[in-house]
Amino acid sequence: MKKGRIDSAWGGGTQCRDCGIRDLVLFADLQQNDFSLIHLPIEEIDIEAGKPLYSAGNEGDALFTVRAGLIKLVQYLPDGMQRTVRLLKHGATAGLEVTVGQPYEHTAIALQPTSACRIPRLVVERLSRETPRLHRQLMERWHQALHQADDWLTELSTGKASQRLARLLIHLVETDGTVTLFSREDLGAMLGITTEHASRTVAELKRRDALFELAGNRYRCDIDQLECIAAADC
Amino acid sequence: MKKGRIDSAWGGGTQCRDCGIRDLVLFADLQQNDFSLIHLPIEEIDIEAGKPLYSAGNEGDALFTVRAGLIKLVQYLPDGMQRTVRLLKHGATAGLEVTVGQPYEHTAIALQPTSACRIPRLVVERLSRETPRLHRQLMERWHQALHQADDWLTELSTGKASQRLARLLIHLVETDGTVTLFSREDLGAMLGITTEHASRTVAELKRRDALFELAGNRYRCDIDQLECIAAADC
DNA sequence: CGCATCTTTGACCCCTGTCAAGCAATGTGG
DNA sequence: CCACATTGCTTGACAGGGGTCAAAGATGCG
Repeated sequence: MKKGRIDSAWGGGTQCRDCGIRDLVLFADLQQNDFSLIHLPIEEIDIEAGKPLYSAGNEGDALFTVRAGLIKLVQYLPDGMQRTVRLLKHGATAGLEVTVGQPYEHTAIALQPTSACRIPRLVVERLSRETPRLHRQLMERWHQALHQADDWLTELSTGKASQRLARLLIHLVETDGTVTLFSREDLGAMLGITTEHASRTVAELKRRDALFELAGNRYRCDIDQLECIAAADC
Repeated sequence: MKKGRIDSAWGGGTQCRDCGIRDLVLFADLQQNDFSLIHLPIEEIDIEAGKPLYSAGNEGDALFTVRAGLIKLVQYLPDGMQRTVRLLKHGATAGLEVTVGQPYEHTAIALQPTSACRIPRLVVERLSRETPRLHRQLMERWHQALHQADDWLTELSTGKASQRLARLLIHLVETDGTVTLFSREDLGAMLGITTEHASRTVAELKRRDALFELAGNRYRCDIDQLECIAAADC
């Protein structure tokens, strides 16, 4: 799991200071000497697609920054149903709840090969005590998560299936106009519909030429068309 | 709007220190001398049912603690549809987003006659700078809100209408086994269904004897029955 | 009392869930 | 290399939930 540069973590968070995406992450605002407060190793871990990063209910002794890839946060209902409540892209923070002493509230599973930094809870607690610069970022992260949760509800849980799918796709398109889709089961769990209906809805968008299949689960998409469908204007 | 004790706010947050529900609120952990850092008035305001506490998009220069009553947080969709994303009861905090410099992200509307404390953003910022005791509570509040948002999605946006309504009712029952319901339009916006269907679903629960009408919009409810419906076991 | 608003109800049809079967892709073992 | 099991995706048929539109009660307020 551990990458080659892992040992340098011991040297006062050196690898964090030189992080390639530092301006995106929790430690964005830390200054030179703040890093010396990091007294526990911050590991860089790789998760293969389908594997969990952590599981709901477990005692959390670390939070995570997603460096690359994609993580889904899944919540299980009493009746065994499951629902995906959020997706985390690079720069996002997973497991914030451990900073308030809670066990993990979701199961975090990689949808793509993903790399993340594992930040021990004690590191955040110490930084939080000693430097005010982390506070702002922590609040910022909570805010991000909450905002995303609210959006998820209004955009991906409201309207008919084709609208929801179109909105999800709009969130997922890369700059080159393509998307990598997930299994139909995952799509269903995100949009609050059945696997079968997810399949049908994807087929419908293909038929409407809003989606064009490139390879297995890679699609080129017509964003104007998608936006039109998302708004139910057509 | 202002209550009689409002003037005492100037005296270093006296009325906050003596707050009747202080153990529930944002300032729960503050100590004796922290209150002297409150240099701006914290007003106690009353909102009548149906009136807004604040509106989405507005520059936020204060956040709020709900003292009594009930607030809905509403989000508007591009197409004019609206969706209620959360309910705030006594002790809850509204408008946390202003602490990270954002405008209000929802429109907050009273569902019942509500009283709240208006806490200027600057007060929170100063306390946040000077005393660490507020941090924990702020994080706690973010966490509460996020947790509620996730639950809202899985419980009130998943399954059939009767299940969702049953789950909502379970959240709303008072200790005496009664509920005060909202307009059918509000119910619809919370459960993600139409006004008409909300009406039908309430009628269905009455027919099933899970709900018994006491007065206009007050009901006695059979919790066992509701839990059974929520789980779709019957 | 009369107008406005909210709730309820009915009729009708579309959307989505359900159950089942067919297909494709992949992998396993003989 | 091929039969065969496995897994995930797709399709069809059908039923039921929920949306839509319209009209008829309630309820409340001026």
